[in-house]
Amino acid sequence: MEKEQKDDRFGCEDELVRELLDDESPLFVLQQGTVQEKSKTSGEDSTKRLICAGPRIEDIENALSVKTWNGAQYQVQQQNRINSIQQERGLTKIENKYTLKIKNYGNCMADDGYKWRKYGQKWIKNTPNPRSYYKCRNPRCSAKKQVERSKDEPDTLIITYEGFHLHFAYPYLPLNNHHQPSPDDTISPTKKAKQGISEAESQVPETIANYTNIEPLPSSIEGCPPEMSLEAGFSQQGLLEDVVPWVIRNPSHNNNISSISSSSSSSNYSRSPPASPYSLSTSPFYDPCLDILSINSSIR
DNA sequence: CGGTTTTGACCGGCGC
DNA sequence: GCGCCGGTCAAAACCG
Repeated sequence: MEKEQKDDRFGCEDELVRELLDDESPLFVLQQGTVQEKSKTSGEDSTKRLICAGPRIEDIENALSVKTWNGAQYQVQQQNRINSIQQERGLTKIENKYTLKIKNYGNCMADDGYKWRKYGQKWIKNTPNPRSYYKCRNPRCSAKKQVERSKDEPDTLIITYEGFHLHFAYPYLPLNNHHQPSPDDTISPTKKAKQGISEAESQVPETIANYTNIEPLPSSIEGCPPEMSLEAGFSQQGLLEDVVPWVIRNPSHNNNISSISSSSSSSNYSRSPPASPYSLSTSPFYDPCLDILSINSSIR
């Protein structure tokens, strides 16, 4: 608890953060705890704080189930996208952790705009390579990942994801359950932001249906040969955005990621949903592959 | 100079 | 109870 208190990144005033801090958000569980906030306000709610519980994995999995919109309501079909991806991509789930094994095709990296902060690296016993630990920089996102090189196949990276990108999850959660899509709704500024998200959601069914046809977006992976980008794109960043078709996140092929990912703002994690997932190989950001590669090469 | 990474210390869980 | 091990912290180093 005290450690979290140090985490006063909540003070960020970024628009997204405000949204994320929206008490009305159905995506978060509000809890109260004791926090000796730097007593700005005399008493009052200064002892309250928000604790991000985030969406539950099952919620997201449900949300990721294939849905079709028949004009009146969503019909959830049996097929689960995660399951499919698991089969197709070797994604495995163990106790709420997803492990993805991916072939490393050189140094080509993709940065989907999600920002990871490396917070540790350990040499794991009996493994020749170190394991790197990353956290999502979104202050209310609990997503973490571990990246290490396979002991058996040096070509293969093993990425374990724990937790989800809540901001990514936005469009996939049933925000509209109590608010059927109706374009002419008048909404508050706060909700407006959410509507943008809802728009993304409205595209989910279609894109989900096409998920097997996922192809890398050439515009977003420049510098990477396509076959390479797919792998890299799939593997390097947060789980869900790996799992989900980029199209969802890039409905109008807007290429404004570079502005997002290269922004030097202190809160430049991606938006919800990310406008465009991959900002390319040249990204100066976290690159677990390179990370490990460089480590390896420097050591061996 | 601010933000990010590195890296050794620290801590808690677990098995012996 | 103790030691090992993996995960996290946090100060220092590094970098643009």
